[in-house]
Amino acid sequence: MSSSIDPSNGKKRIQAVQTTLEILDALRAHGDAGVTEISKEIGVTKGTVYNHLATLEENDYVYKDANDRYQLGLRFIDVAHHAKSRIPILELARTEVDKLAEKSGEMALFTVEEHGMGVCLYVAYGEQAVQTPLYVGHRSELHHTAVGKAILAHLADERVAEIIDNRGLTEITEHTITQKQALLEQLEDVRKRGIAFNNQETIHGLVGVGAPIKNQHGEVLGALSIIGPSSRMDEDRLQRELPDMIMRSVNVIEINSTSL
Amino acid sequence: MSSSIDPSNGKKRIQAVQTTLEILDALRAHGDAGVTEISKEIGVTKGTVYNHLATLEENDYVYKDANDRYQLGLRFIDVAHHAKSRIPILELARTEVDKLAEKSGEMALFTVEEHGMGVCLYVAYGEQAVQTPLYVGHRSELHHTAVGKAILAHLADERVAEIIDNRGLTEITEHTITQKQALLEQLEDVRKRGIAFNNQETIHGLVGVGAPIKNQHGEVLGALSIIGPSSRMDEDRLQRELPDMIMRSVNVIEINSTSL
DNA sequence: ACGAACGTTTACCACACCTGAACATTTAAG
DNA sequence: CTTAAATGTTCAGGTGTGGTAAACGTTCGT
Repeated sequence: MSSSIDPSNGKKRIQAVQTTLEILDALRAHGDAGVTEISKEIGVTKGTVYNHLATLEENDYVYKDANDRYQLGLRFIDVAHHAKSRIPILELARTEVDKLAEKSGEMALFTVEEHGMGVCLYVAYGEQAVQTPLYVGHRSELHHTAVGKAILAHLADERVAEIIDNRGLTEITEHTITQKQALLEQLEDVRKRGIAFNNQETIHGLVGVGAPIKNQHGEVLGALSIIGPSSRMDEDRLQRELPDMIMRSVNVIEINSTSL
Repeated sequence: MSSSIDPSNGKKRIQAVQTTLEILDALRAHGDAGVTEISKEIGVTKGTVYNHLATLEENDYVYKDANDRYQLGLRFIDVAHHAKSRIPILELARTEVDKLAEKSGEMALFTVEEHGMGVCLYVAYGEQAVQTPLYVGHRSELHHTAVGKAILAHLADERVAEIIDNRGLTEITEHTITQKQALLEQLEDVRKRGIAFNNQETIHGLVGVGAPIKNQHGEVLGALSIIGPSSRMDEDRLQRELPDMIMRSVNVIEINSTSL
């Protein structure tokens, strides 16, 4: 049974590492967990899980608390910082997102793409911003967000096709676009207008406006977006006011980033 | 040679995981790196490094950029967020650190201990704050910082001994305390005063004032600190004004955290 | 156009990792 | 307090697997 049909469509990789990553994922999902718990969840023996956790703990990637429960180690915060520092426009984006949040009173954010997912790298809350499950580091599929569509619209066609094929078009709410053709048509609109919308496709009652940030070669570096409740978003605000604000911020970032 | 004398003083753990973690560490240190580069650095063959990186990349923990250079993946930011969310007093500490930075005009920070290291979880910059190599996620030994000594002073004696033995007392500047006895005496002072100082022990010309945050059982949850150039720190400010400010913030956090 | 460097792939074998089971230690119940 | 059930931890052993070494392909710089 070893090689008959490889279940994962990718190549076979190092199993021990795969297991460790699954354990970390289980810790992330549960907050904290015990050996037996994880062992059952990912289908390996207790002994194996124990050895992995011991290895990870010795390297400060997991932490065993007072109740002998395992948790993610704070070393991840260090690693995350170094991962973040690869994004040169992040500093610029921060100040602009702050401005957007303040001016609009809503929630504003900066997102980049990696491996076909959107990764939120900064969030700012305006005076009347709604609470969402968003956080710095949050990863989401691209097809159901404003930032996501802003990014997708400016990737190469084959990249877009590849991403859709790999990640699928999961239905999040009843408004989520789940048909490839419909999505591609929307992306065409986004290209024409330079602005992408999210009409309750992620969370019921929440709408978003987003625009891509590009470098001098036209490649997307990320996207900015403002998110708020549909009740506060009349036609003029959604179609003119907020897009204008975002486009101005995008311009600032694009101009200042040419020197980087 | 398998079992004669175990070179690492710990137990032998899963090698593949160890290798992967070393690769990640190399990526962290270099920002980006190639297969051959890493292979030389950690002393394994190119093929091995390649397989590890491929496994990590498939799981979004590393990212291969346009120039075929490997970098840390943004997924670490997601994991880091979940690791952070285990610290219940973080939110409270944030608002207090912000206040401290604003009032003092200097740099203020919140740090917790894990595995005998101090992990900086929040930094705020006052009007005239100096630039330091500190960042959220930064890990440092405890013996040469104000927060570190504040924490050490309120850990069990055997924990302190264990930490000193494991991590040593590395000399960072000429003012760093490198003698166990001298450190223990200082910790005694810290316990008496409730305040810890850093007199250019980390960076030449930089001093710090810190105090521990404890829960109702007297266990340390973390520490607050203000850091600034010694030129701006006269005797009164260092011994009275800043300690008072910090103690007030500590009180606020301790009181509000009893309900958690 | 050439060579040197790189990333990638392959084949093979020792041995490290998983499994299964026993042990130790804690928690819960009666 | 006794017992039982659950947990974390340790151990021995065989087998699948990850490491090595070397060849391949491709991308650089010159």
